[in-house]
Amino acid sequence: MPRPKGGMGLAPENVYEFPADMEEAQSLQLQRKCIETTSPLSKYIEAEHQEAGLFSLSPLDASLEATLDLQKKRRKKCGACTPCLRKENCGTCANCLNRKTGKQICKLRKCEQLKKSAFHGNVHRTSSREAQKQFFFCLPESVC
DNA sequence: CGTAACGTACCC
DNA sequence: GGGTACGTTACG
Ligand SMILES: [Zn+2]
Ligand SMILES: [Zn+2]
Repeated sequence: MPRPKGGMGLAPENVYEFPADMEEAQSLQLQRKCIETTSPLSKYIEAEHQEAGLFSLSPLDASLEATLDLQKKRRKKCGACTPCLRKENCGTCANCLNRKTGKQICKLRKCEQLKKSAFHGNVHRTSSREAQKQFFFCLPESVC
């Protein structure tokens, strides 16, 4: 079993022992150096979001904090999955056709790790926008 | 500086 | 929920 990590029902694709392309290897070794990169804009936006009314309010914030910590940094392609090993774009998928506006990698090249999620299933951050809306609309009950 | 791509918001 | 658009980030 060349695959220590595995998986909850992962696609049994033809994942042979990849000799780790030089590009991938070098990229991995290089990225090892840089760790915490300064994010001026990120910091600014973070403050804005907090001002919007996203302060700690419940024990849920604990998990949320952890999620945010990892979700903050932009992840990179693992470079080991089949899509990552793809060399050229298909040129026929929606992402390829809308790359001008969509700015997304070819669907056939999208890394499996990035496809899934930042983590193994955390709080539904999908309602981040709705949560804020509800937060403001659900206040009167307690205040008034 | 230019490009590729990730993350998220927005549309249905 | 899925697809698309945009802003932003990472790298050559
Ligand atoms: Zn494609
Ligand atoms: Zn990958």
